[in-house]
Amino acid sequence: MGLEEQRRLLGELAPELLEERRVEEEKKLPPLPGAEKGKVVTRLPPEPSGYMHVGHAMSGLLNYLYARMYEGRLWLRFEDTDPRKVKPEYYESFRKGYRWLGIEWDHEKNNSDDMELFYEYAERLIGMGKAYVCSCSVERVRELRRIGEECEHRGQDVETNLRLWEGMLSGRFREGEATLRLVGDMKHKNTTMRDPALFRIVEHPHPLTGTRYRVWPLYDFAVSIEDHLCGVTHVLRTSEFALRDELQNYIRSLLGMRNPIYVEYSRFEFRGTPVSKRKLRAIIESGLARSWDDPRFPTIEGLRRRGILPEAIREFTITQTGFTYAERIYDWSLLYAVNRKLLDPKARRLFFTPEPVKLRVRGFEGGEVEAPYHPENKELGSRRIRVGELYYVPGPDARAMRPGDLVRLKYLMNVRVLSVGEVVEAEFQGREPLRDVKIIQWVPVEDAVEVEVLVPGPLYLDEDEINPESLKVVKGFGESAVASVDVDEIVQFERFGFCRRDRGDKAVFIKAHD
RNA sequence: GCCCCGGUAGUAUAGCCAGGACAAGUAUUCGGGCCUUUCGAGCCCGAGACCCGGGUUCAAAUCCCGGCCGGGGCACCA
Repeated sequence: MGLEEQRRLLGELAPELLEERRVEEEKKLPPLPGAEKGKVVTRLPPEPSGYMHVGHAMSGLLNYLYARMYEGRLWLRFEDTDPRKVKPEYYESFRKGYRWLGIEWDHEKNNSDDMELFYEYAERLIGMGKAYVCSCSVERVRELRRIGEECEHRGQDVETNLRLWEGMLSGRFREGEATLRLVGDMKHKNTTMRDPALFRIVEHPHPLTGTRYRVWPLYDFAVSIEDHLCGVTHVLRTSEFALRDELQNYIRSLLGMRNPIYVEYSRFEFRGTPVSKRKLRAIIESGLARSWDDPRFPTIEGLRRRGILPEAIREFTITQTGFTYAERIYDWSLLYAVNRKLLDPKARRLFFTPEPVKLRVRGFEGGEVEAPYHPENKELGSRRIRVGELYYVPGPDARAMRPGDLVRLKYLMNVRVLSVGEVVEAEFQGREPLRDVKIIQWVPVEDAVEVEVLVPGPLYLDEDEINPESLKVVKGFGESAVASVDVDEIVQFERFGFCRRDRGDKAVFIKAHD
């Protein structure tokens, strides 16, 4: 009985078993607290002020996977309320990154779309006596917050606050001269509750709204309102926001809005590869890297160039991640293992000889040999290689050779080493595979293609110690079929590792891992 | 300084809330073997952990207290 036949029969006898398989995949994520099928709404809240990195990816994946798991909906909402930080190119870069990961969202908006609405809610709070215009200096606000004392502006009546707020909007105050603050509790143990600023003046054009608005909401206010407007039921985010749950819930409670359920987890990074913009910029400024899509970087583009598959990031997120509050530093091998598992069955095998050394074979008539592109996956086909007397073999292998050694050139022949030197001289010993003989890859000298492989390593050796050798360049020759590798295709150079072709004009590859 | 939150093998996690079958599961890593025309994959075997000290209990990874270590917050950033 064929597979299709079996499946059809099973569908008739026990359709639930077929269903099971699909659910299984998602099942590995723990259940979401308080989640009901069809009613879950989550969101991707990127700030378009920098490059998307693994952190955004995993957070985004979690929000997406849960929305799907409960047949709910997902928002993509740009948190773009700091005109000075937001840059137009980043909006699209996030969309692109999420798409690459296979994340599909149902709705999209920008916080900056809702400025008028934010103002309305602000006025309601002022009217309720729950917000006031404060013209203290930043330093004074900070100091009073630290010692838990109120400033004189807090006692202003609604009338005054409304007038001053109007003044903020109309430009009577300059940047830094006034903020709208929440009436919180200046003695609250949670310092975010000590009369946080809700709005401030920014005299800087916004990429989307230009100079139309000068009073911008701060994070907590914008998020509180937007999560309500989007009907968000579950907020999955990193733990540095944990202290703000209380504040955001309080703001919403004043406005009669429902609160979401929070699921928070710690931030993470991969060993030696900080996500911190500051540290990454230091690398660029030091000249070690040129751009943010450098394969050593944890940016999405960097990961992609490095040959990490989006499915691998997804699998990794589901299986290796938990909602732990403990700090974590992932070992790259954890991701590599997942990536390798996905790549292994479909990556073509090719010959590449790093640090090549010439090998001359005497007594071999030459001709052509056919070699499969994959040991098991026959669908990948094979290539024919013209062979003669001269070959390149990997430098490390050549250096280990001693006269008398028997070596097999994979798929081709066995040779006995006669002498070693600048050129290794060897003698043909038959074509049939032998047991217990070292098998190496090789490239015929006449058809060799120059290949360069970039090997990314950790950017930092320690907290602040930059690794001066984070990128190694391995040069060598590849067999002629290397020319047929498409840009972005990931192949396995036998006994070397999985590599993605990075450039079309030259055979430049980036090594993903062994 | 004040306030939160964490600490399970090298790494990442399960278990903790509802104490007992946990002499702690899984993945990765490392070591060994099998298989293989790759040092890849696959299969098998093995190594390796409950931060420390008290307490509660018949019984503690799990509950309580203290200590140590780590992270985060105390922005007119998000």
